[in-house]
Amino acid sequence: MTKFTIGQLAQKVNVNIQTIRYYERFGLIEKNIEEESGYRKYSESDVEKMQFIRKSKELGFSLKEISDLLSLKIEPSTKCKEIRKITDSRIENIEHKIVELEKMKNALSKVAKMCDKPDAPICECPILQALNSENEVLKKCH
Amino acid sequence: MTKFTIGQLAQKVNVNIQTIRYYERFGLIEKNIEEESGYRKYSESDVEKMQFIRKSKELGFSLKEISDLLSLKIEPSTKCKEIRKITDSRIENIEHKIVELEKMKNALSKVAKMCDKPDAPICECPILQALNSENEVLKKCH
DNA sequence: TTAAGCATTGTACCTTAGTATAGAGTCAAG
DNA sequence: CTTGACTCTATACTAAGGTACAATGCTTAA
Repeated sequence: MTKFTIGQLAQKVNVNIQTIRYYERFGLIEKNIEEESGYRKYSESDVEKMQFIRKSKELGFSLKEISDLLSLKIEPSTKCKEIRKITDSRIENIEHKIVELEKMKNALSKVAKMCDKPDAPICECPILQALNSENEVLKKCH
Repeated sequence: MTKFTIGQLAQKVNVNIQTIRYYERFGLIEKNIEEESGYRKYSESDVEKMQFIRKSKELGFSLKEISDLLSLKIEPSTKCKEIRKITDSRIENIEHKIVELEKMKNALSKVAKMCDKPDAPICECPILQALNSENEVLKKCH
C-alpha cells in the first residue's frame, strides 16, 4: 500500500493541508504517524475517504452527518437494527433531496426555454414562478 | 393580497425572525415597511421565496448562489444569452448532484442489505466499500 | 389605560468549517 | 553540509450563516 505525506494527499484531493488536519481533529480521518519522521502518512483509502467527505459536503451534508455515515460499522448481528434505521432514514432523506433537485432542474429548464422565445414576457422572478406553476405556462408574467 | 408581520412569516416558514432580517440584509428578501406602524409587511410571495431559500440551503446551495437564481430576470432579449448560460450551468450542476446522490443512495441500500444477512461480514467502513465496489459484492470485508 | 406581546434598530455573540501564521524540526538535492 | 521545500504543533484568525440581547416603541384585549 502506497503511503503519502499530508501534502501529497492534499494535492490529490485538492484541499488545503489545514483542512485535512481539521478533519483529523473532527474525527473523520485517522492520525497515523511514521515513527522516525513524526510525519503523518496516508494511503489510498484515505484518498477515498477524503473524496467522499468533499462530495458529501457539496451535497449539503454536515461534517457530523458525514461522520455518522463513515462510522457505521457492520459487526455480527449486534447493532444491525440500528444500522437499518440509520441507513433507511438517510435513504429517505436523499430521496427527498433528489426530488427537490429534480423540481429545481425542471424549473430552470422552463426558465431557459421561456427565455429563448423572441416574445418572452417580462418576468420578475422566473424561478419561483416556474417552480410554482407545475406544468402550466407561466402566466403571472406581464 | 394578505399581508403578514415578520413574526407571522417566521412562523409560517419555520425560521427565526432574525434569520429573515439577515436575509434582508443579504439582499434576498425585500424590505417593505408599513407607513404608520413602521413594521415590515410580507405577502404570500415572500413565503414562497423563503421556502425556496430554505429548500435550496438544504440542497447545499449558498446564499450567494440562491441570490443569483432569485435575481434572474427575464426582459426582452437584452440578456437572454446570459440567462441561458446561468441556467444551463446550474442545470449541469444539479444533474451532477443528483448523480452523486443516487450513488450514495445505492451504497446505503447495499449496506442495509448486507446488514440483513445473518452471516454478514465484519466491515470497517461499509459505505466507502459499497461506493467503491460498483456492482460487485463487498469482498474487502473480512 | 395599562400590561402583555408583538415590533423596531443596533450590536454582540455563536457555530461550522475552514485558513493562516509562527517557531521549530525533517528531508533530499546540489 | 547547507539550502529550500516540506512537515510538525499550537494558536489565532476568517467567513458564512445565523442567534441573542438590550433599549425602545406600537397594538390590542382586559
